[in-house]
Amino acid sequence: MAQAPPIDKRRQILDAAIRVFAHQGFHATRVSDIADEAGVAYGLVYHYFKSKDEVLNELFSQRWSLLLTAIEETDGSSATPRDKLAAVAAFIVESYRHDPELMQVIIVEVTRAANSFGRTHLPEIRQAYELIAKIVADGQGLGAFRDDIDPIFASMTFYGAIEQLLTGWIFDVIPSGDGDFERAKELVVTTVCDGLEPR
Amino acid sequence: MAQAPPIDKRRQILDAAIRVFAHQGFHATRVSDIADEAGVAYGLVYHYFKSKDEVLNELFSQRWSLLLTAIEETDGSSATPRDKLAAVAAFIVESYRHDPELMQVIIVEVTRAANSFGRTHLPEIRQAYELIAKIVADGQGLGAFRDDIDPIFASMTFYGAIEQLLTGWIFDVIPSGDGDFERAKELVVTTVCDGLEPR
DNA sequence: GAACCGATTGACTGGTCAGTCAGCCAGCTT
DNA sequence: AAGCTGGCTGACTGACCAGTCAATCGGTTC
Repeated sequence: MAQAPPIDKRRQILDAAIRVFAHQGFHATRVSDIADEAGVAYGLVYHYFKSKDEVLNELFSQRWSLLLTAIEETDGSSATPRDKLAAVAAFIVESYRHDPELMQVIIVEVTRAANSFGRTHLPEIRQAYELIAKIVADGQGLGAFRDDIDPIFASMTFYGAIEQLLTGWIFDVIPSGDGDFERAKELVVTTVCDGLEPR
Repeated sequence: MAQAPPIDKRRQILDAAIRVFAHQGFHATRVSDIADEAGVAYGLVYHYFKSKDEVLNELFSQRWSLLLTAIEETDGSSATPRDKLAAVAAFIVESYRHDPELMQVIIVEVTRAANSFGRTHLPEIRQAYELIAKIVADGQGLGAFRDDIDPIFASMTFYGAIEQLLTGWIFDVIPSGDGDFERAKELVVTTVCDGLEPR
């Protein structure tokens, strides 16, 4: 009775949605596209999800909470402030390297779409900014960063720099070879941190 | 006969579109919203523009070409590389301060929407990245910036940082008092440039 | 084997809007 | 005053698509 079905159709639909959203964008994909891609009947999407929006909601929330947890854990570690920022940058870049389509959907359709869809998720997105700001603030307290910079402003520039790099990869504006990912991590930390540190 | 009409309806429509797009977002605004806001008949929008898209196109292209020109002129000046970047940051921030609604539309609906609408304008957007990259590359040639950083990567982080600050203002994530604009300009240049410069 | 139940199907509906078009009217020309 | 021109009007249409729902299927229980 409570036996799990051989194939998790719900998961199947989510995975199909990632692919379709990544290729066509959220607005341009019809629910039937998701169903077709998942090899599933149209109505089944509505059996598992309340609406098309809820599919994207789920994709975002699952992944974003991983990010928030990762930042919190990093912050709780005993690393230097600079290394903490490096860890955050690395986590985001690795997320993209590991699953570019999902990250593309999250960034393009939610994070960078605060006007339409992302508005619902502003609180969660803002939480990330604030966690990063906390790392900066602590770093200032330790004298590792200059204290004449508002932590939330520093956080925004830091996050914005990373997101722009991902966006560049997504839209093929900058090269995305394997070495490029490593260099990108260094770059963000190097530029932003060296600028943040007292001279 | 060729006498200019007392009120430029075309301009009136564009201005109304800025307001409506800024408040509701491009997708959520109906063409009738634009017409109503402009105090003009529905059909007149189609007298002056081929489509709803073309209204946004026009808003973007007009403004973006100003930005490209500004960057080019700055690059042609005799300022130091650092001051050139500062001038670019200042121009963008001032554009926002001067006309926040228009900049909001351009950033939210085009620049940050490379998936849907922005895709058409990727070449123009990329041009900005490349012009900034040129400033960085020249700076490296002069020994003003480290040369172990790919100019296009540096350009992306620089631009991304600025855009993220504007986004923060747009969505009220960070304070936008008068002093905040000035501090933001400094911040971007300070962090990014101090990180770029050789130690 | 009959009753039951959740998973699955896909045709259909209702509402929304971008874009069209047939015609109106103010002002100008002759 | 008759005719013309082009800015201007807004009701209408055609396409599209999210979401509904009645029906079917396959497996389990008694």
